[in-house]
Amino acid sequence: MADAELVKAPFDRDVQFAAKKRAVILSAASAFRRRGYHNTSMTEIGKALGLTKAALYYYVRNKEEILFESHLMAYDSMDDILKVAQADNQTGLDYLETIFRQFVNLLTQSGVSLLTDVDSLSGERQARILERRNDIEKRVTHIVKQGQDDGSIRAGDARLHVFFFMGALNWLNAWFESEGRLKGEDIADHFTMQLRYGIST
Amino acid sequence: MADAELVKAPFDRDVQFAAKKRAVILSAASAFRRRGYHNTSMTEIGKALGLTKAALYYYVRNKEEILFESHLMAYDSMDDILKVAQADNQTGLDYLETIFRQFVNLLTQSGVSLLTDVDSLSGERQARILERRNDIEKRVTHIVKQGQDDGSIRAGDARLHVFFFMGALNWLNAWFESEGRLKGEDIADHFTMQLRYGIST
DNA sequence: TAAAAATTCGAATACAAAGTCAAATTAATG
DNA sequence: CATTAATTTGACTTTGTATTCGAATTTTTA
Repeated sequence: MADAELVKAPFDRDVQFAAKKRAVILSAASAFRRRGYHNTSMTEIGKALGLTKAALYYYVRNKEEILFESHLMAYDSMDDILKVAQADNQTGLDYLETIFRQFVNLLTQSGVSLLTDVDSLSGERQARILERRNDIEKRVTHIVKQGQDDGSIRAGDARLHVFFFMGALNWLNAWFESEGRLKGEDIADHFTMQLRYGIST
Repeated sequence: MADAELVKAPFDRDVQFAAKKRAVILSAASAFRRRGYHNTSMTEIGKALGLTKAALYYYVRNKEEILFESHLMAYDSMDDILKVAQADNQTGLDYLETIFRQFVNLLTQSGVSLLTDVDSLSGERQARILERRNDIEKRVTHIVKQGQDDGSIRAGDARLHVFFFMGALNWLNAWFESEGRLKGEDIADHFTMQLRYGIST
């Protein structure tokens, strides 16, 4: 039954629509990441997909919705990563390292963009995004605290620990170009090690 | 003689003008840092100083010039910090720690803002800013390499080392609010330690 | 293959914010 | 004081870009 659904998918109107809408968001998000939200016009977003500006409005209510969905997409991915449970005998540090490595891989390999422009969202949407970001921060901070309890992570303000390496993550997103000489895996190796040494006991 | 100049300063037209222009840049830079360049209107920049939008144009050619000068101001400060020479017997790691601590203090205490929006600058100016940023990055990387040579800093791609903690620095700039519960000195202490442990041998 | 639905487009509109300018105001000078 | 220079302003123009919309085109369905 599920197979039949999958085969039908390419002919399913809703599936098609959703896939195209997703492509719009992903492509735009990448442009936002590289050039910034306000430096990317709807015309350019369209052109990147072989569409005209007006056609975008068939998939999306307005430009701000694209930004909003871009943020959501990144946070959904991060939530997925955080879903992987900690192994029974795993220290907080080891667990954190696993998570962080996957965060790095997400940004260097998957095409998902982690944006920082929250101020261009207005009211309701801005609040929703800040909530999501806050939630992720809290969960990562919790892992750090746990690592401090089990003795694998150095003492100190857990939130500051998190800000430090999350800052590195956000910065990575801003300068990383997949065409560059640095391979994503190498960056993940390096960053993970720097994270570990930076906070381990 | 120099004293006389200093006493005269408040009556010197050019000095007054320069001081006011600097105030415009600093105030605007702070707003850019918090809300973003495109989310800050000339009207708002003026209002923060008790001026009308039009008055700003007496001090500044256009909005982009404000952004440009904001960048310059931060890089000038960082250059000043990098001017302090390494002590004779000081390891690369210790030297780097000194520099980094002052970078943190600059961003948390001095009111100088380190902006990231380079894409809103056009042509010539964008190139000039990227050059400055590149230069600073190179000099910091050089310190790291030196630390690797004298055995105080762990081996590995020096540029990646730098990106990691410079990322943390940039991120700090984005979320730090001087009214918050965290004192600048505490952050400097924590960040400096995390830097040290993260890259020392 | 005709009718209906989905998708795309060209051209027009809307609007926020940058930038201009002549005139008014304020401060310095002889 | 009166004159000149520096500073600020209100009202206006310009510009860039998001958004809308009726019509054209393409794709699906019967």
